[in-house]
Amino acid sequence: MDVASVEGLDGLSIGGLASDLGMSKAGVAGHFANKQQLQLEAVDAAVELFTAAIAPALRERAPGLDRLRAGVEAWFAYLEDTPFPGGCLIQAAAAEQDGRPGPVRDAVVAADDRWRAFLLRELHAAIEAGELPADTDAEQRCFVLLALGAGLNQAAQLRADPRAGDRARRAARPLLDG
Amino acid sequence: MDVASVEGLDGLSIGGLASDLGMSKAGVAGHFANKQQLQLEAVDAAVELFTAAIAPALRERAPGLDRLRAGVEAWFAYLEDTPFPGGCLIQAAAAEQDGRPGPVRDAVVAADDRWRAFLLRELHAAIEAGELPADTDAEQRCFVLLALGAGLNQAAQLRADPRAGDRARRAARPLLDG
DNA sequence: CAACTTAGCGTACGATCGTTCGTGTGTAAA
DNA sequence: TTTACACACGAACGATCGTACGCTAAGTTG
Repeated sequence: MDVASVEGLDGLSIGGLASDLGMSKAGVAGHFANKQQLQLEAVDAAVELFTAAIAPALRERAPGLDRLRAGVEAWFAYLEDTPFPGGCLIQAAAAEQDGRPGPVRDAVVAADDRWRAFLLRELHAAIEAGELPADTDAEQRCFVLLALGAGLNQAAQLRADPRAGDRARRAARPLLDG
Repeated sequence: MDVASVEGLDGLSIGGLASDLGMSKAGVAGHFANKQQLQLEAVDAAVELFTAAIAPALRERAPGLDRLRAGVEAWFAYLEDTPFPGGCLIQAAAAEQDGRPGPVRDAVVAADDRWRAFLLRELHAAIEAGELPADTDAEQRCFVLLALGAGLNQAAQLRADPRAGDRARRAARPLLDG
């Protein structure tokens, strides 16, 4: 995951991993059916790590705005300070794999969809609970939240902007209120 | 640029280009000092093409909100319907090259900075002209506009969402008014 | 006409790529 | 004690990578 976050899923190479790990090329390759499987497992592992980073913040939060706020805050904090040297692997893989068909792209899209579905679900729950006006455009709010995440990731990775997290939070605040 | 927009700047290969063009590998390689120069020229060409796509919309627009609105609209239209099969090359290269040092990354960052500088300049001009309140946080508005661009690009490329352009425009509207 | 530049070609090099064998070496189950 | 299995190894394969060299044909400039 560390390598893939910097070099991309295509930049992953069996030989490179082997020398990083002090192993032989065959020793590394034996753990995966083929390179594509390695890429898929890297995506899966990154999704699992992201989920584990977010889940605690959601625990015991009621569906709706409260849960949404907690999720977005944990998400932004994750993007601001990722566990990988090259930033959020899902974001990087999404930008890399868009445009190319195949199972790897599908896995990345599925991962992205899961998070999008969470945002939408909580927005609708907030509407249903009366926390947001009944005519709120949930998809519009979801789009902007996803955009703020992408923008935060770009500002943090490309520009190393330390204020990016707060800017994203400030912009998101009116979207998380009634 | 077509290849790089899909495969990334690292996915560019002399041999691949050669067979695409029906030329020999040496015939293609002779036009560039080395591969890095090829990558840099691809970035330069993409910047030039983007500039050419935006410039007409800015012509004869007064600095300030009017010029800013025209620039953002042209920008979103460009992201919505890019001249490359893999989406905006600068956006793709930015996501690919963040995290890796070197001249290619520097060129991508410089290209991104140029656009960011345009947005900031027009925002400040709008403040100076009294079109925006004097206490407007130009950098905050700039951050959100850049985020909407990134989000639009992601939605268009990864999700092929036909409504992404309108969603970005709708979200940007309050940022382009007084 | 002669000198020079340009563009493209074929060929070759060392390196790295993903993948596939056969082999040895442990550890765990029968 | 024997069998089975997981793990890592070295070696080799065909392919592709970037780069370099020498050559030819066409065009430009003096």
